[in-house]
Amino acid sequence: MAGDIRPIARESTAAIIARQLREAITSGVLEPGQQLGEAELAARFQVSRGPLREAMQRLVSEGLLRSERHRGLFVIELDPGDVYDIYATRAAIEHAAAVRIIRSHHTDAVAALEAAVEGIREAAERDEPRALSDADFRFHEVLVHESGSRRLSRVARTLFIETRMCLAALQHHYPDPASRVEEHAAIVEAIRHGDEAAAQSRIEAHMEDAVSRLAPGTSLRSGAAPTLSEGGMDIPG
Amino acid sequence: MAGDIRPIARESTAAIIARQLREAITSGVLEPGQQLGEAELAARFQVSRGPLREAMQRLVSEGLLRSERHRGLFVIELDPGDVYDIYATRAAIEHAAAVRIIRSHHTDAVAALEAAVEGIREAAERDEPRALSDADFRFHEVLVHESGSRRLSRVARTLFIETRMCLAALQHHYPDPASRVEEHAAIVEAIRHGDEAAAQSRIEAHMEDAVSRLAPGTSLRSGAAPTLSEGGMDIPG
DNA sequence: TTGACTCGGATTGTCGACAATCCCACACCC
DNA sequence: GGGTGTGGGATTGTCGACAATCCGAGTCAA
Repeated sequence: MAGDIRPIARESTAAIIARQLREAITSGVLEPGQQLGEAELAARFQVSRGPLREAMQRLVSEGLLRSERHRGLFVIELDPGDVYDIYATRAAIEHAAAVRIIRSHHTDAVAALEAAVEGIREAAERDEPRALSDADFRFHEVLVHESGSRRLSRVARTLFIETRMCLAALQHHYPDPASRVEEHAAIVEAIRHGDEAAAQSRIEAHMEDAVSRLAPGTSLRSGAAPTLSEGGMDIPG
Repeated sequence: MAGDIRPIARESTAAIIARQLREAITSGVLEPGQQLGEAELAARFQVSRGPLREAMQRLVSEGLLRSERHRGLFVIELDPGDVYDIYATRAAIEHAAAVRIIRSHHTDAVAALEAAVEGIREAAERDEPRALSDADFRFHEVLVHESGSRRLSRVARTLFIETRMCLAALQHHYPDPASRVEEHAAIVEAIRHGDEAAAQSRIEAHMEDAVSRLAPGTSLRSGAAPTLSEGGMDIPG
C-alpha cells in the first residue's frame, strides 16, 4: 500500500482552488459575510479569473458561498436556524448511514468505527483539543463512508464543512472528553447490535448535544427552527 | 399575490444554462454516457465558453456530470447500484422531512401534502401518465419543501433530478394508479397522526416499490447495493 | 501480424482585455 | 432639510485567442 500509484494528472486547478477556499472558510481565515474579490483572490492564487470563477461556482452550488449578481461573492453567514438545520440534516444522513451499515451486516464497517472511537479515546487521553476535534470529525466521516453510499458521502461532505464553519465562528463550550468518547461508542454499540432505533436516538442525542452547545435555546426535538429558512426549493406550478 | 414583483435582474447566465442542461438530461435528450462538447454547446446556447463552463462545473459538483481531465464532460451513467443508492438516500431525506413536519406541528404542511395527494388522485382519474408522474414528483417536492429545511431541499433537488434520469433511462413498469394514490395518502396519514415510525416505514416501502420496478433484484432492506459505489468520500489521514 | 512510435486533429485549460452593471458620494432642486 | 438625479470608481460578466494535453490513424520495423 506504500507509495501507491495515483493518476499522474491530478486535480484540476479549479478543484485545487475550491479545496483551499473550503479550507480557508472552515478555518475562519475567511470570515462569514466577507466579500471575496475575484481579482484579489486570483492574484493571491496566481491564476487567472477563469479557473477561480469555476471554483467559486462550485462552492456556490455547495452552499458555502452566496452569489449576488453584479455584487460579488460572500461567505455565507450562519444564524442559529442554520446551526439547527445543519445538525438536524446531519442526524438524518448519519442515521441513514448507520441503517445501511446495519442492514448490510458489514463487520468491516463496525471494525472501522471502533477504530475511530479508539482514535477519539486516545486523543481524549492525550488531552489535545485539536486532535480530539479531528478524531471526532473522522469518526463521522468513517460512519458515512462505511455506508458505501456515494450520495450520502456527497451530501455529508458539505455538511461537515458547514459544521466546521459553525465551530470556527461560534463561541461554544467544549464537551467533556469522557462523554465525547462515550457518545460515539454508544452509537457504534447500537450499530453492532443491529438496533436501528437505538442508533437513531443516539445519533440524534449526539447532535442535540452539539446544537445545545452551539445555539442554546434551539432543539432538534422542539420542531421548527427559530428562523424559517428562506430560499428553499422553488416549486413550479 | 397577483402580478408579484420579482427582482428584475434574474438568474445568471450560468444558472440558466445549468437549468436547461438539467432539463435536457432528465428528459433524456442528453443520454447517459454522452460526451458534451463545450464548443458545440456554446454554439447552441449562443454564449461563450466561459459561462458555459461555469454551468458545467455546477452540474459536476451536483454529480450529474462526470468530468475527465482533458477528456471532456460526460453525462453520468446510472447502474442498478446507483438506482438503489438514489432511492435509499431519498428515503432518508424524505423521512427526515416528515419527522421535521411532525415535530413542528405544522398543520399548514399537512394541508399542503393533502392537496398534493389530491393532485395525484385527480391525475390518476384523468388517466394521464405524464400528469400523474408530475403530480407524484410534486408530492415529494412539497414534502421536502414543507420541512422548512434549506439543506434537505438542496439535497433533494439533485436526488429528484437523478430520479428523473432513472425514469427516463430505464425500462420500468408503471405502478397501478390506485396504489400510487394510496401509498402517498398513507404517508400523509402517518404524518398527520404524528407517527414517526409509520412515516418512516411507509416512505421506505414507497421507495422499495420504485426500486423493485426500476432495478429488480435489489432491495432497500437487503443491505448493500449490488455494486459497491466507488469514488466515495476521500478520508484523509 | 504484431508492436511501438510519430504525427495530426480535436478538445480542454488558461489567459488578458473589453463591456455591462452596480454602489456610493456629491451636487442639485423642490 | 429631504428627496432626486448624476457622475466616478470598482466589480463582475463575457468574450475571443493562445497554449497544453490527449486520442487515434497511420507508418515503420521486427
